[in-house]
Amino acid sequence: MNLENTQVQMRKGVLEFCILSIISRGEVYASDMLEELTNAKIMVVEGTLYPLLTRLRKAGLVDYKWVESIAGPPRKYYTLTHIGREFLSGLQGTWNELVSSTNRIANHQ
Amino acid sequence: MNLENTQVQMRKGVLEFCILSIISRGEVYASDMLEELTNAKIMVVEGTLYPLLTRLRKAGLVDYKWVESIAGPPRKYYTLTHIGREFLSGLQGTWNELVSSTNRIANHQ
DNA sequence: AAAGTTACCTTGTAATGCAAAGTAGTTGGT
DNA sequence: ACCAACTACTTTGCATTACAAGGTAACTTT
Repeated sequence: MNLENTQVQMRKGVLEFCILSIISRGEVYASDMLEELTNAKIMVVEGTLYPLLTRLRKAGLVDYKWVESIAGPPRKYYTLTHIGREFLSGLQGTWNELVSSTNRIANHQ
Repeated sequence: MNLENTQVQMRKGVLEFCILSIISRGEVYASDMLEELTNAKIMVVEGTLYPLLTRLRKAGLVDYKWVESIAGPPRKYYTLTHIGREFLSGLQGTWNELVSSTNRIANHQ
């Protein structure tokens, strides 16, 4: 049990929230998301992201369309569905509560 | 994939941090922790807490001693070890960074 | 046409949260 | 003295899922 493993653990729970947030701002494909998450120091790898996107699609929270690229293979561009938008709104609340609860415990004297 | 499951997911990552924080404030036993976490709206059940405490002990982050109860069976009272204290301090940093990274993504316009 | 790049997908493993059932010490009513 | 209720800790089995590693395919460059 080292610090790095626990850091990974902590990030797990909010990944879904971050990805839905990114998709909510406009059409993106997987590499866009990877870049933004990496910039925000929330590490994710392909092996995590692709299965998660598949789960989100199966749950009806996101949808995608194939788009030809100017250079390279075609890309899957994702968008939020109506359900996805409602779900994200609920997650925002959950996140805010979690932060407040955790800080209450961590800073309690 | 419902909201409740995702809420559970989110909490997972910070559980270790919360539990170490609680133990850092003084000797407590499992039911004390369950009560405090429940009050803070971070739901945990026995089946999660006990194995986690065992992992923390095996990792040398916490220690415990048996204490006879005035009423009921004896209790395991936990304390942080030196290593546990250092680990908690690192986790505090990880948590702060995660909150800031996530909010940056979630509130980015 | 061969090598490189970009993009998406899959498989196998390990970790772990949780429900549910189990063990054991203590108390209180009859 | 017994037995039900309570408290506390433990264990088992299942489902989920992050990740490393390897794979497929389209397109570009040399």
